[in-house]
Amino acid sequence: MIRLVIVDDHPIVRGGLRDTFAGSDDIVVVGEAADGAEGISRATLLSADVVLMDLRMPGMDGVAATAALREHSPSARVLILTTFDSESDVLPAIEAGAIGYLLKDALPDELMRAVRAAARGESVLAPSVTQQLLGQIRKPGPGALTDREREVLQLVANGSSNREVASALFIGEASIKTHLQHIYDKFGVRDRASAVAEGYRRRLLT
Amino acid sequence: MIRLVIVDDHPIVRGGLRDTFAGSDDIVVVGEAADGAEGISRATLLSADVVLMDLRMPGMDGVAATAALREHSPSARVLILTTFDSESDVLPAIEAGAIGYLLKDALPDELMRAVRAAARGESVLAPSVTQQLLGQIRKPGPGALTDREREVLQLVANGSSNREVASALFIGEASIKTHLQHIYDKFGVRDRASAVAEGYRRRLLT
DNA sequence: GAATACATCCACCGAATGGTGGAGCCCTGA
DNA sequence: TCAGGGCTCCACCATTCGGTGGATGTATTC
Repeated sequence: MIRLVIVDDHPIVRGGLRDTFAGSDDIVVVGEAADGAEGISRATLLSADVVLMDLRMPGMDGVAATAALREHSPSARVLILTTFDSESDVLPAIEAGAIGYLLKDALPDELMRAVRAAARGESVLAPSVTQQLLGQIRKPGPGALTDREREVLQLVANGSSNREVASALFIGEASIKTHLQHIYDKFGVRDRASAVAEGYRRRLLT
Repeated sequence: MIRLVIVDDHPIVRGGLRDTFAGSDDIVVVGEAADGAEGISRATLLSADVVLMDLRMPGMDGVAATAALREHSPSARVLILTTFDSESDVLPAIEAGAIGYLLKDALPDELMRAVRAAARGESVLAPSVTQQLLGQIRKPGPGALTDREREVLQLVANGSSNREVASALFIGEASIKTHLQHIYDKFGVRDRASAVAEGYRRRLLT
């Protein structure tokens, strides 16, 4: 019997998941939680085999909760279940120790198969997520910003001029211009405004 | 008996909702749909009293579907149920003819009360949504962009220079500069890049 | 050890942008 | 009818930005 804990802040989603697994004879929902911190304690106390974790939650989010859970209960497999499939969400989740990544438009059937696979220690990724990962690994160059570039872009989005970004990062203004040029090249844009826009579209900025 | 149709692209959410109303003796879920267009036909065919509508869906989105449904089946009350409570979502939905606006973190109990209220023709808004609406009505000035300004900002976010925005809108470059100045004033920023950023943060841009 | 990616820096130039202080027209609501 | 808001336009000027084509040092990888 696979012991499953559901962590999601929406009661309706929790209800739908509970319902989905109610018809299964090898999976039992032993607990639910509405945020990351609660999810960790539930999963630990109830010795969950698999944790279905939402990414966007108030308080501790899914990535942080996944990382913490990997420490507390290494035996619990974390399966991310989220609405968002954008590139910036997937990698941090996987890095934090999630074994799978599903989207909320998954059918109940897929969901059950994924939970069983996760319980066996196998990795399950939603097709669109897999594509993204492959795309990122195959060519880590085009499109992906370096940490420094992201940092610069975030400051630009916050209204800093090149000079202000430079002094904020303790480097020269010329370097900022270079970083921005690289960002423009990667994004295929020609100015900072659309670079910021692209940054938001790719969920790199907050 | 209140005839309810659920329109949401996530099977899990639909399941949760179905489950929620299964325990009710005065509400019956007569149909489900995964996108706006399907939702309209289902609601019309099944003569729904209330339609629970998600906003973000592939294909026809919730706002468009609500507007269309108000024409096809004026007797059906549309209740918006969404994850997002940001300012730009609420008003268009209400303007399109929705009678209520709930968030997905609503408890099953609130949900049922809301559906009953909607069936009676009463308006139900989630508390945080109400606050926003009041805030918007009380001072429509500070912070809210005019249609033209939004249009300009979107083009800027897409990489257009002032001149390009001007020719795209068939007006002079000077007007674009004026619009941008107004946007900067409203947003409290000093350049187009952070104006775009703020536009994304306020969910005014796509 | 060589190649690569990354971060840092330089100079020069034209073009775009932002700041300021106007102005007129149209529509809506008081 | 008048006030206010929204949209359009103008001129001038300093600043900033983007484009180009480099350069160096370091860490990592092959």
